[in-house]
Amino acid sequence: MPEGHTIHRLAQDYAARLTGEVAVSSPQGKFSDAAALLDGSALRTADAHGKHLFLGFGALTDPDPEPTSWVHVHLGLFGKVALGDAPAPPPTDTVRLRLANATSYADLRGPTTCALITDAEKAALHARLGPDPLRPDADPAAAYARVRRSRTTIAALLMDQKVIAGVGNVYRAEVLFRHRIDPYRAGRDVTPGEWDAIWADLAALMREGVRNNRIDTVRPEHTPEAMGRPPRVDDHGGEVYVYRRAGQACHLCGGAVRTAGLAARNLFWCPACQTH
DNA sequence: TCCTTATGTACAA
DNA sequence: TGTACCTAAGGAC
Repeated sequence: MPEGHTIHRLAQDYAARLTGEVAVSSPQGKFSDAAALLDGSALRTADAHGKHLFLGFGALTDPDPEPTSWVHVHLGLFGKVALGDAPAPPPTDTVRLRLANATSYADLRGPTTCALITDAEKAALHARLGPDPLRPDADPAAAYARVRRSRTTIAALLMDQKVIAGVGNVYRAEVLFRHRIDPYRAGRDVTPGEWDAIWADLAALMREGVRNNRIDTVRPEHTPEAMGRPPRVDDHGGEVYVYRRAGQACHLCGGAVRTAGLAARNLFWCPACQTH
């Protein structure tokens, strides 16, 4: 379930459960060489920027808490991490990376990236990414500077990790609905006020996503209970307005939610509500 | 048991 | 724009 909130939550969970000496292995074998290097060293920190996760390692005996190398993880579309209490179950042959200590384990499966990198390589990745609403150092004006001079649709810009890091297909669809914005509007036609509202909303929604480990976007006054409709759970585990609800009735106007391909992904929106 | 789909990205043409 | 990559769940048979 990888949008930015998932990755920030993982960074918190890795740090809370696995800081200090760890056993590192790659049951699947694709990360064996690096795992052997890291085995028995210390996890120092876990950092997230957008959908990228960085696990910082140092020598167990090194008094300097700064990591000397990083494992760069990107879950891609299919990647997942299973975290749990020790003892770890027998590893299956799809586990790319297992970290384990006396109390916890974390199994990484199906990532698009799992690589050992240096500080310099990590810095280059940060430089390539746009501001992340979940990071305290994020500058929304830097994102807007790109949005305002682009003829590309706002729907595509929100998915561009160079523009804003961490937003994926769910948050993109939902934030545009919440602000009644036509997804096909050009970035250059988004006003500063609209961008400020979008950014603030994303920051709040994604923070809640980190806390609950799922995406919920429906305002309290629009929940099925509040609207006098039967309760409902979306099959991705959260409560949303339009994501993956093509053909179903819009919670607000009752009209049909639409879907269309946009940059190789499925866009969802309500044409009746999203007219701005 | 097979087919489709998925909250993503990179690279080729 | 299309394709490759990685995994797992759900639905159609």
